[in-house]
Amino acid sequence: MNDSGQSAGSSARSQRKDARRNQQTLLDAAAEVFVSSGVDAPVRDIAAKAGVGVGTIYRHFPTRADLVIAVYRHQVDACAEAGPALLASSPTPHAALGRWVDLFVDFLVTKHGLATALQGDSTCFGPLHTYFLDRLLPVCTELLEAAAASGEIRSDLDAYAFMRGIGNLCVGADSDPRYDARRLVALLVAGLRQPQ
Amino acid sequence: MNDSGQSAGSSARSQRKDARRNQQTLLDAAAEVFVSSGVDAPVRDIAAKAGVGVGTIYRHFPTRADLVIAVYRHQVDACAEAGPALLASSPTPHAALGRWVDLFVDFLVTKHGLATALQGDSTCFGPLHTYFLDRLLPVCTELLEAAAASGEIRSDLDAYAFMRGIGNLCVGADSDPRYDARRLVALLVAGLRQPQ
DNA sequence: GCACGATACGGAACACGGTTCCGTTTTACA
DNA sequence: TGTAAAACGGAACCGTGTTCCGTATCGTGC
Repeated sequence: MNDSGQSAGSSARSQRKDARRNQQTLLDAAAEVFVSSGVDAPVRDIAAKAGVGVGTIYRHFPTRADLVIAVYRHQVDACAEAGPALLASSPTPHAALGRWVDLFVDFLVTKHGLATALQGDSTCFGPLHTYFLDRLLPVCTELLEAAAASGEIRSDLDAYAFMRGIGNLCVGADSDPRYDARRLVALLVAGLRQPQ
Repeated sequence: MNDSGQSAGSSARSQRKDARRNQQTLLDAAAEVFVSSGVDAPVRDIAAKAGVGVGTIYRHFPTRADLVIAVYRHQVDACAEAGPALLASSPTPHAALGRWVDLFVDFLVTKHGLATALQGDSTCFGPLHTYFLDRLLPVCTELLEAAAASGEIRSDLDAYAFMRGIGNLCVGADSDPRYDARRLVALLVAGLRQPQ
């Protein structure tokens, strides 16, 4: 359940040694390139960095999005797992929600272009969108419902819409010093508070 | 000041008749295609619809973004002009702000893909971003300042960040029935209210 | 009415992105 | 060591925005 990050294809066993090595090389190269050039760096650049042909990338990761998912899987998982933990350790559900949102926003803002990719026209990054949703939506729902149950926030907001809103607010947060996504998300969360 | 929508190049005078005719044809075709296929429709489709070559598009509109600007210029202007009017006719500055934001959001959500284009990686749609900002930022600033002066909202939010936030929230609002941008923007504006 | 220069046109060609395909190389097993 | 399966590399393909240049059209001076 925590295999070191292949997104598709058979698990570690049943792969040739060189294939496994290349997969890891690719993940490392992709991570580096994503940091230096952003998540939307050309596939060819990643292949070059890893010293392999583009074909090799596509054999391991059927699509760009799958590569991105594989690179960030651990962090997404960490974010998902932080939800229940925060709920247990925070004074109120609303506090837990706030902290969890901070975690998520920090994650998105830190990776250049990730937020943008996350809602890119379904054509290319659809799988990415889907993965984030699968993993994080249940957690977010739980947090929202807990905060709603405790009467701290209004209960009429879809977790899906909420998450998309947060993701959207993070778009372009890097590469624009005048735009502080964290602040706007905080405002959004503030707007969620029950009138009384 | 209200010339029917050429974005660049000399004004109506000093153009050849066929050039002027083609420009109008292009604006009409683009408007149609934007409605049916979204703002990110291929340039070639627009050229085909207008019955001209792509070269003709680029002679009239140096870049895709300029064409988009030309098509929506009137509506952006209308939105800009509505600001002061609303401020004058609304019971409070905050009410005016709310109505103006509604106007802006409706505009963005209505045009498929406009919001996405608006914050697309500066490479391609930079001019579009710039035009919207030039035109609307002053208006938005005025509204925010008025509402802040009347003590209805906090005064520490940059109008630029606010506008970008709204624009971002509108990304993908079409093409996803589960995502209601208007609602999230309303939440954001609610979060702007002064604690007391 | 006609010729000719300026203006505008069309669309092939280019740059650049993701993705596919297939001949070649490497691996693993007998 | 021989061989079949697995994996590799990168040229080729498709769909974008944009540029370029030979050709057609306009409009003006005669």
